[in-house]
Amino acid sequence: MNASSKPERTRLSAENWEDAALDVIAEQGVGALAVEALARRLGVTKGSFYWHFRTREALLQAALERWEQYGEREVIAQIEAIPDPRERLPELFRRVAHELQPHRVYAALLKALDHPLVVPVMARVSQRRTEFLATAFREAGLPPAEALNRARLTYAAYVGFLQLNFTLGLPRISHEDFDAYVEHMIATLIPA
Amino acid sequence: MNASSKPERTRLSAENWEDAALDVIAEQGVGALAVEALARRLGVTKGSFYWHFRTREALLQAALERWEQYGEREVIAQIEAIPDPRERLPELFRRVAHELQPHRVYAALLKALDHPLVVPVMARVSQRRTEFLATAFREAGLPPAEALNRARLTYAAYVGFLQLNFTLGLPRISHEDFDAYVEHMIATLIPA
DNA sequence: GGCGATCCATACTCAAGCGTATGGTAACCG
DNA sequence: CGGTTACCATACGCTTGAGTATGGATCGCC
Repeated sequence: MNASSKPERTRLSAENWEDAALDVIAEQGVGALAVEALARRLGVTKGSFYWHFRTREALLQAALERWEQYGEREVIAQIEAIPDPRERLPELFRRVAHELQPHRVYAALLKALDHPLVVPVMARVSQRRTEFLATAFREAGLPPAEALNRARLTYAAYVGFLQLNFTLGLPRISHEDFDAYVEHMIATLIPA
Repeated sequence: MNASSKPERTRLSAENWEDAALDVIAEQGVGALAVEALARRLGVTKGSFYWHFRTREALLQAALERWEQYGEREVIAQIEAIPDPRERLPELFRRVAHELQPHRVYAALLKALDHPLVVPVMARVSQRRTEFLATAFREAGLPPAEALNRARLTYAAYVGFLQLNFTLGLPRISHEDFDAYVEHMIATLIPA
């Protein structure tokens, strides 16, 4: 079950390439996904790559599919496990706010929305998450139409925050200020 | 005062190139900004370009500066002209929501945050707009700390909305649904 | 109306990055 | 333990797009 770290002298599989691709995407964006650079990163050459994948696009496609599948599983499951529906949203907000790592790929993909391959993936993921939020808002007491709009608003705020404070390094908000911001979000977006 | 249309047989200036660059950015993104393509679009060749600009990056830089300067002027002025402070924010929301054109460059630049040149520009612009929002929220009656957080939240929602519904073409929300969404935003984000 | 400055065309060079061809080595299997 | 299969190295071709060199056309101005 370990084959995704750095310098393992073993031979590579397609999944290794996909994981490495996602790492590069998270660190330097989709544009920096080049096969020769990736090969160097993995300690091999292009010859290896073109055995596993027919083209560069094929790798990107596979990596995106991989990310889409193994992406949100945990968070959604954890939140749905919370018994009181009215506690789910605040908990979701706080949890998401303090896990930076999983958002890096998402943020990187937001900056790559010109690429035709990432658009449908992001569309599906965002759609699912928004719907998840909508049901959560309904369970929290909002009428359906309002719940959907609130979900859109909330998810847009999440996406925008990623762009402004994550990739763009806006005035590097302090830790306690950030916590205050999260609580402010909870107070304004979640019905009492 | 007219020199930015398509097929004017006159000779070109640096400003013409910058405007054309912004058009391309708005339509196809920063990545599609290539000098030979731009030259074709303007009916000339690279020879012309490299007389006006030292490099491709120089053009991008100049175009971004141009956009940053002549960008928001009008909106802010118009809003500040509204006498009743409590009417400014709803009016701002509705106005911004129905002017799609000016947001195209901004949306395109959001997708180009990997490029080192656009980051500082976007940082400055977003910073200024957020501060503008913050004072508006203060004038609307929110205490300073809360006003700042509400401004952050609001602007993040704006940015996220651009990404999700503009560049990404999410479930193509209908016109009346969109209006309902805007009103929901107003009701949720603006203090009564 | 000629002359320097401005603007543009043509024809190159050069580097990056994808993809291909082909031969080599290590694993696995009978 | 020989041979097939899976994986990788090396060396090449090809395209795209940036940047350069240089000469031609056109404008402004005296």
